[in-house]
Amino acid sequence: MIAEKLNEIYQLLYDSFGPQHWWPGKTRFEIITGAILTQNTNWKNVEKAIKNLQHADCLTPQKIKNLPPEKLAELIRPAGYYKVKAKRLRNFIQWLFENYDGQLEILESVATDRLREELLTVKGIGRETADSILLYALQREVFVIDTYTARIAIRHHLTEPRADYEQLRDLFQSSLPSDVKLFNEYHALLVQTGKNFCKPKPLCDKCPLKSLPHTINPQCY
DNA sequence: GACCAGGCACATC
DNA sequence: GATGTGCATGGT
Repeated sequence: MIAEKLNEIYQLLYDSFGPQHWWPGKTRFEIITGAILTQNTNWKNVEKAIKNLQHADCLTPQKIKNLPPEKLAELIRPAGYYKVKAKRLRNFIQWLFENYDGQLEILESVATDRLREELLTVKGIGRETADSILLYALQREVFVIDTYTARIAIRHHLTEPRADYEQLRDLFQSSLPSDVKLFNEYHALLVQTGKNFCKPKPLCDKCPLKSLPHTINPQCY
């Protein structure tokens, strides 16, 4: 069954890589900022941008709100797509102030499903970013699907090759115990695996999952 | 120089 | 609903 397969994969990855200590951000807002900045972007570049914000003492919703848009764009420049991302950050801040008085603490009292829907109304926050915020910043029991996760799930025949985001999320959420810590670690391990072995060109010879039966679905991208 | 990175919105068919 | 395109820096 899928649940057993998911368990087996988790054990292999955890034994191989150990705990990943995600998300590498100190505050809730830093994690949210990172989630937006890392869209299709190497995390190293995101770190530079976050460091810039820290050095400018701008890593709070209020401070970013007060920042001139061009100044914000300049600070996050190393993260790439810096003009769109500055806009996306400002969209999130605007939503936060309009609905929650700019206070992330208030989000704690909002039900997960409703919060997810609300986050998805913010221009620039799509499903993965919303779910990353929910899981890593707000400790909600939501499984994050990213490119690597989809690739690995398909390559290992956990789902049909054309499965969309919600199908993949449902696969993990309904087959695993609903546990924030587990969802956190599992997704981080899948990203780690993807970075090393599951590029568009697979590098399976050293992958911890190579021993699994039925690996490499030829229909995968 | 080519390719890739922890996506998303928008246009078009 | 599926598919294509712009957005951009920085590492390998």
